[in-house]
Amino acid sequence: MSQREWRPIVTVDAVLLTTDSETLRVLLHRRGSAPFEGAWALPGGYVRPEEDGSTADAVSRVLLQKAGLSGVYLEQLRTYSGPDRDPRDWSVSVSYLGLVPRDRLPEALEDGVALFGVDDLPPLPFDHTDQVRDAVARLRGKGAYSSLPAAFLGDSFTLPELQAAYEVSLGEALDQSSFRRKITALNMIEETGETTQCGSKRPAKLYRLTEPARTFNRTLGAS
Amino acid sequence: MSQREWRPIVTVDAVLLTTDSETLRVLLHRRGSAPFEGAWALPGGYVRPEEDGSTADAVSRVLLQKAGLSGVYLEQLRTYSGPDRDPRDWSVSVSYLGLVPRDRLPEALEDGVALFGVDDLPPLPFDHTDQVRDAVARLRGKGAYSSLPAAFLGDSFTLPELQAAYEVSLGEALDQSSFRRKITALNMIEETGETTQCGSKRPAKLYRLTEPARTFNRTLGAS
DNA sequence: AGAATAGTGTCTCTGAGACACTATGTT
DNA sequence: AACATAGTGTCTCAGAGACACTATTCT
Repeated sequence: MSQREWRPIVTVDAVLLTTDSETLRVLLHRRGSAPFEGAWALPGGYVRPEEDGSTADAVSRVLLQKAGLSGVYLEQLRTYSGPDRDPRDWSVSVSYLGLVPRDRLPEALEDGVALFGVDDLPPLPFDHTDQVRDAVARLRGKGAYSSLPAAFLGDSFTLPELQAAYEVSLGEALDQSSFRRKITALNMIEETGETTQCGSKRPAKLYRLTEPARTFNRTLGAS
Repeated sequence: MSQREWRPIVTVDAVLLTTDSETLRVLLHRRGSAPFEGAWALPGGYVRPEEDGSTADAVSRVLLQKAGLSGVYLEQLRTYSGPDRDPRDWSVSVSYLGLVPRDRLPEALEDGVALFGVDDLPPLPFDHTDQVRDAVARLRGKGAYSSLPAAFLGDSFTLPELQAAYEVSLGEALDQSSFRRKITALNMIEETGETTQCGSKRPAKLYRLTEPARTFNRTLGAS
């Protein structure tokens, strides 16, 4: 039971999701080095013990380096492992689910970075296709009983925007009246006092979350 | 972005829960080697790339070696990491939640292996106290909308037994009538055709799960 | 005025909790 | 017969879906 010489590779990957309020999209980048150089893949990289305080730190660092992002909502998804998932060696990859508002990403993404619809992915290396599938499943499942989908929005948002975020997350349309009843009953949001006064039509009240992220008991939508 | 020389330690840990139909109990063992030799801790150990096909394989191997168990229900909980959680080196530990019927464990546990109530733990090394807390939280949460608690029972069981498993898992009493309505409405179980004919009192029908493990939509209990 | 979007009122139905009741075995 | 455990019937109430309605801005 002594320490083994042969330690696995340890990496992190990020399934960073965003939405155009129609479809779920995932951020991919073109790999700049072997293995799979030039292929589209999830942003990821080695855990660096000398500079990372945790795998969460590692994934934040990777997102900053590869997509120029910081302050993104991140939660650990699960860990993938095995002798064959990475051609270099037996490896472990800790996967994170990230949610980010579309407008937090640059309008024109850098070269080698792009958004793909989660149902319209190119072939991905490693087990990245599984990771995207699992991330979407987590969002679909947890979205129904938490404020997770609000992470697709900025600090303040209208109720129609919040509903759209839930609809994309859950993959189904929600009734407007039921949605508002539910959200207000949960005390999940509070008015900022301001309203939209954008282009046209009736202005909407702006809200913010009362707590950064929450889980509740009863469901919201779900078949 | 080249491969680093310094790779973290990779281990697995198992939070193996069982129940005496009153309280949740977790299996601990006395560590036989450094660090923390002699302390009570979760069963765990190094991932061995030369023999394990995945971290799931590693945790199965560890449970077999340290507690003589096989065929246990296991699901990945989450991964813990950092420079300080293990005094030997920067480390990653993939934690698994296991559920096992009490009678699958030997009546008298081996020396150095014992069950502790999850609310009555000795001080544990590493982040094992966190792992137990997170495992119990997972069971409490997921128990309400899945057949997870049935993993505390054998292949066939009575409805009162199933209800007790749910009550221990959720940490609250459930109404008998509502419980049965719910379970039957979900088509989660089917009659085996047999009944208990044990010591005394009215015999109960025996059931088995229609599917090994399931998740459903509506809740069951939960405040 | 009409279009478009924001927001509300109300009916119905399902499902969960409470709890009293019946059923079937043992001693 | 008494008791203990297994299992059922029924009332009520809260919450979700459906959907028609009102409100406020713009052109």
